[in-house]
Amino acid sequence: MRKSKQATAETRESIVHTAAAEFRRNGISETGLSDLMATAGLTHGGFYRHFESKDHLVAEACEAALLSVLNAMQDSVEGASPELARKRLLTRYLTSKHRDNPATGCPLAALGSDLRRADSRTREAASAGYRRLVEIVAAQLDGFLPDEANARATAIVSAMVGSMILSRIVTDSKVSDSILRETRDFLLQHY
Amino acid sequence: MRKSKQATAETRESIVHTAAAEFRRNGISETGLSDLMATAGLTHGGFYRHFESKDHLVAEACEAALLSVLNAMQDSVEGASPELARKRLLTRYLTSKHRDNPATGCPLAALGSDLRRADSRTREAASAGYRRLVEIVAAQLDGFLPDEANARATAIVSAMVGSMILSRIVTDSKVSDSILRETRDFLLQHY
DNA sequence: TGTACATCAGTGAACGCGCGTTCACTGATGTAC
DNA sequence: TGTACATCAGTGAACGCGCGTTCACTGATGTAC
Repeated sequence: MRKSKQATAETRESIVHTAAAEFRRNGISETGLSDLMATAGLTHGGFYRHFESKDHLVAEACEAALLSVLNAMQDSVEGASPELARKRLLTRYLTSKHRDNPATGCPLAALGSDLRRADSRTREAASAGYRRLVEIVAAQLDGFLPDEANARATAIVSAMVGSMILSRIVTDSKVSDSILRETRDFLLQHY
Repeated sequence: MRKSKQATAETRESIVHTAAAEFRRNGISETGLSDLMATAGLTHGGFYRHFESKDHLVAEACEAALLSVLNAMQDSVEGASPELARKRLLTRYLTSKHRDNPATGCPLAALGSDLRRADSRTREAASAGYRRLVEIVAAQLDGFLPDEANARATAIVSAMVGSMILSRIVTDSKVSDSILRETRDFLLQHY
């Protein structure tokens, strides 16, 4: 049942995208390769034709997830005034829609504490993604020296990621909503 | 080998405290009961004399971890002026010492994304701990209406927890240090 | 362009392993008289 | 207070299960002539 080169590449990509979603949805160690491959419409045995190990897939899936989320953020501010861009970044990130859909949202928030324990390639990918996120946020600041903008952006990103994680932990939906709302309002004032 | 009531209670407490540390250090699903019991100086078979299931221990361990960290925070601001109290909260939480010792640090930061997927009793414990953390932070704000103080505290806690999680993910120690520093400086200005 | 053979994507069974959990057993503690 | 018995904390072997990984096999694709 050999597949054409193109079909093979498509299969590989589909595994990476499925993993990017499932890892964010259920956590990395909570997602089994069998389930993952089934979700991608395959049987588990074929996994090792595409990846050396689960860890290799984890790294690629994180890279892919970060890339798609960061590209979408960058696109959303493209051509907007700094003020509008800041507003857009905050109001798109800090929403209940984002909170309720970790599978397609920010991997730093979805996998936060898992990433600390991930292997080095995954952590490198996460680190690079984090730095790019700070850059995107910093680029919308005007009237600051580069270092100042970077410092401010660092704190803003911390609050964005932190509030998303906390809003997902909390059991009371009103409290959860208020975490996003208050953090957004606070950052809108001080961004 | 029956133990006295007091010895039994001490064993139970030692399991909870060991779990509180190991879960924060390694993650919940990454910590096996066998290893855990061995760390507590016991064999795994005795576990079910003390707990109905791993999930029950998880909930108790989270409660214990939150209690000890929140009590320490409250103690640290006891009797201090609001300004000094704010400074103390931020400078104690946002340190490399805290970052490098997740086993004894804030469970919300250590277990962040794990908690979202934990069972309901654990999430309730985490939620209660979160609310208490916000209260502690809000209590140091003067010159604000209660709702305003709560809103501000919400955003500040998001930034505190978020920066701790991010500082632990990032591979470059300079970047990691700067996350804590910039967030602390930003919050010192706007707390 | 057509034929013969090598390659390899995907299947599904099987591997060893560690997990959470159960259990028969031991012997010190707690209890009833 | 002393004795006889029931309780139960802790041990260590065993349970079924799902994990990541391996492998023999199939048959369509790619390649060499």
